[in-house]
Order: sequence, then C-alpha cells, then structure tokens
Amino acid sequence: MNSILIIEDERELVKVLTSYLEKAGYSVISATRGDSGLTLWQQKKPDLILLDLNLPGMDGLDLAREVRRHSQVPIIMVTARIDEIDRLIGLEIGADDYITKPYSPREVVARVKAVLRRVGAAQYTSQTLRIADLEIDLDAHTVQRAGQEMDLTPTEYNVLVTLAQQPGRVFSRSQILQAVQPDSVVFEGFERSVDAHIKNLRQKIEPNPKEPQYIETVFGVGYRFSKAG
Amino acid sequence: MNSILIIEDERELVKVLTSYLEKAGYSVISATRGDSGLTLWQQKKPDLILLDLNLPGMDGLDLAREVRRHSQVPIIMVTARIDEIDRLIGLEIGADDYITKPYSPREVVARVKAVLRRVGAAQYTSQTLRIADLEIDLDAHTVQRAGQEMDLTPTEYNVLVTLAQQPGRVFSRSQILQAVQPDSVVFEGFERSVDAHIKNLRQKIEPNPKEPQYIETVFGVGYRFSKAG
DNA sequence: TCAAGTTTTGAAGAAGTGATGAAGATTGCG
DNA sequence: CGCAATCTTCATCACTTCTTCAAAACTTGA
Repeated sequence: MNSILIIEDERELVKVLTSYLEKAGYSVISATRGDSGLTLWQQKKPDLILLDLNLPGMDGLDLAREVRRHSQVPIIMVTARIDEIDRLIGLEIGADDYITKPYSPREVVARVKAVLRRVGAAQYTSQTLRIADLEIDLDAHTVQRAGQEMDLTPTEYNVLVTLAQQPGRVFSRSQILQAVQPDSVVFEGFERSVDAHIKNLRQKIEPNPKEPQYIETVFGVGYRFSKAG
Repeated sequence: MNSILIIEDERELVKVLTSYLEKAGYSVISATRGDSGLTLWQQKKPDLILLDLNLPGMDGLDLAREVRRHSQVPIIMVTARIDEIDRLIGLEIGADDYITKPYSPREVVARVKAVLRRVGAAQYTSQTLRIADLEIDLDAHTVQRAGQEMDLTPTEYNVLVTLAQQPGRVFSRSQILQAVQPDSVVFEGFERSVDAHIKNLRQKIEPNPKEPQYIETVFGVGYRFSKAG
C-alpha cells in the first residue's frame, strides 16, 4: 500500500484529507510544520508528499528543494494563490502536480492517484495489486500465487479484491456483500452466504485452508486480509 | 524527426504547445476540430497524437476509437476533469498517457518525450499487430494465421482488433459494443449480440472453436484475448 | 468448564450465465 | 427493387456459480 505524507498547517484540513486518503486505501502520516515535515520524510520515506507552500517552521519551497536533493519522490504542491502556479512551474523543483486552495478532498485523492499511477507503472493499462505473495491483475481479472494462476468465480474475485485493497481493515459481512453486489438490498439472512464464499476462496488461495494466512476471521465482526502478509 | 498532431480547440493553447514542442525538436501539425483532426491524421500519419477529449466536430473518444481501428499510433489524452481519468483508463481505447488541464507546456513536452521513448522504435509504423500466431494488418484490414487469410466481417474484425490490441485485458460486452459502434446507445438487450460475434469469430479464427485459445471467456465479466498466446 | 453464540463445512437445489443454431431484421449494392 | 451479406434476436441447452441448510467445530465470557 502507498503511504502519503501531508505537510499542512491547517489541522482541520489535515483531518479531512487523511480520512479521504485512508478510505482510498493509502496510509497517511502528517506534519503541521515544515521542519518537522522534513524530519518525518527522512524517517518514513513516504511514496508521495502533499506539500502546502505556506508553512511555519520552514518555507515549503525550501523544503521541496531539500527533498529533491535526495529523492525523486513525487510531490504535489498546494498553494492558496492560483497566480502563483505559473511561477512555480518555472522553478527547477520538479513538482509532479499543483493544486490551488480551496480544493475538494475528492480532487486531491484523484490527483494523488493520478500522480502515483504516472510515476509508478510506466504503463497505464496494467493495474496490479501485489499483496503478500499474491498478484491480482485488475485489468485481466486474474489472481496468481508464485506465478500459478488461480481460477476464481466472479464473486470470489470481488471479495478478494475488496479485502486485499485495504489489508488489515476488517469488513463486516454486509459490507462485503455490498461491495460484491452493489445494486441489491442486503437482508440479514443473506449475510451467511459470505461465509460460503470465504470458504471457497480460502480453499482456492490458501496453501492450508485450515489455517488461513491471507484471509483472517475476526470473531463477531467479519473478515480482513492479513496485514503482515 | 518525430511529428506530432495536436487536436485541441483552444487556439491560444495550440500556439503555445506548438512553440514548446518545436523547440524540443518535433514537427507539429494541428487541428481545432475533431473531424478535421481525423482527416489530418489520415493524410499525415504523425508519430503521436495529443488529443483533447472535448472537441467540436467529433467527440474525442470516438476519434480515438476510429484511429485505433487503423493504427497503434501513441495517443495522449487531455481532459479538463481530473476525476474523469479513472473512467478513461477503464475504457477500451488504449491511450498511452493522460493529462489534465490546466497543464504546463513543459509537462506536456516531458510526457510526449516519455511516451515516444516508451514506444521507442517500436513497430507502430508497420501497423501490423502480431499476436500469438495471428497477423493483423491494420492498413489492409486483413487477418492471417500461418499465412492463411481469414475472411472476417467488419464487426468481427473490429471486435478482434479491440481485444488483440490489449491482450490479457478483460472487456465487458458493453465495452466491446462501444468499440464496435461508437455512435449508438447501448441497451442491455443488445449486449447479447456480442456473444454471436464472438461465436462467429471463434468459428473462423480458432483452430478448435470448442476450446478457444485466442479469445477467452471470463465468466460474469466479458472476454479477453489470451495473453499467453 | 459450561452455555450461548458464532463460524466452518459439505451438499444440494436454485439461479444465473454462456454457447449455439436458426430465424428474422437490416444494410449495402448492383 | 431484389439479392446477398451481415447483424440482431430468440429459444434452448449446457454449464457455472450462488444461496441455503443443517450439523459440527470453534470462540467467548461467566
């Protein structure tokens, strides 16, 4: 999973952004000062930096320059002044994208996705989820373990993708049902069918289905994909 | 020297981009309407297309589909809406990159370079798609297996090209329908006709239509061209 | 340890999906 | 207009997948 460092002094904004980004499957760390942001970056080496330019403790541009001296990590710059963007673009700091305030959290998520996709895989067409020793190709709808392809049914595949997209997070049966078949209303009784799918899924992907290492049961709550992997 | 076709209706933008791209050593031609852009492409056969999706004269997506029926020329798509990119990527048209407005000319130049480097000296100029032991000549609209030419109907040909251009990737029936006839609205019932085309196509190109080795069925999802080949 | 509640499991019927051949509708062309 | 090629629709069959159920195994908290 990708991690994102937010450097932004408005705490309320940080909270909102964190929530949105986490929902999108990213892990988020944050700093409200420039200097502490730099330290955090050195320690955690996140996959992307979301950087407000107007910061206490250290100027955002200086921070970006410092980071660039050591790393090509993608940086998305945030500024309150739209007319500043043209100037920024002229600078030699290779920022990967720019956002002006005010912005919608959705837009930020979209930009983050876009930038990570851009720098990540050179090819835009192949989106694959690598988790533990599983490889899920979202375009091809295939799942492989150690090069071996596993033949899953549509529902099994959807359940797996749902869980694997946010490893460590617990999903209730009704959440899983909803993810698997969004249009239908979920009744109480139906939830038990998730059990059956999980069983079949484990049968297929777990080396030892009796002791699942990918899909864990959280008693009384639901299921989750193992974070440790 | 590489030539680039810009299809974009904002004349000011075209001017700026042209200037930047020419400075970078490319020769540039441009159109401000979709239909004239298509004509220009047919006449000049540029090495890359920079395509705004929101165009007068012809929808950008339809243009891209039409081009893809004849050529694998790299296409960079431009859209004003960041949140549209996710949708675009899911589309059956294989674009090589995506850019959102507003963008900096520098960024565009960088992307153009990157895409051309990626496709490199690839044979998109030959306009022949070689996959498994099929040979699809995009200029001549012919398909051969082991030197044997197969006689396909227009729709069968289009379905095959759509699938074969991105082997391994699954296409839903409605995506295939759209690729085959861009202008028509897609109703639920119509999707079944894709089955018929696939059947006929398999009858013609598969050595053993009962056990397809080129066109695979992905239960509950759609069809894909076998990646293994 | 026990009781209550929860999950796992295998099996079987119900529901859904794809393949196919043929017939009907449409299109393009002479 | 009439013909031929092509595309769409339809009914049917074959097959895959989903849901349900009941029994057994397990987990939890008192």
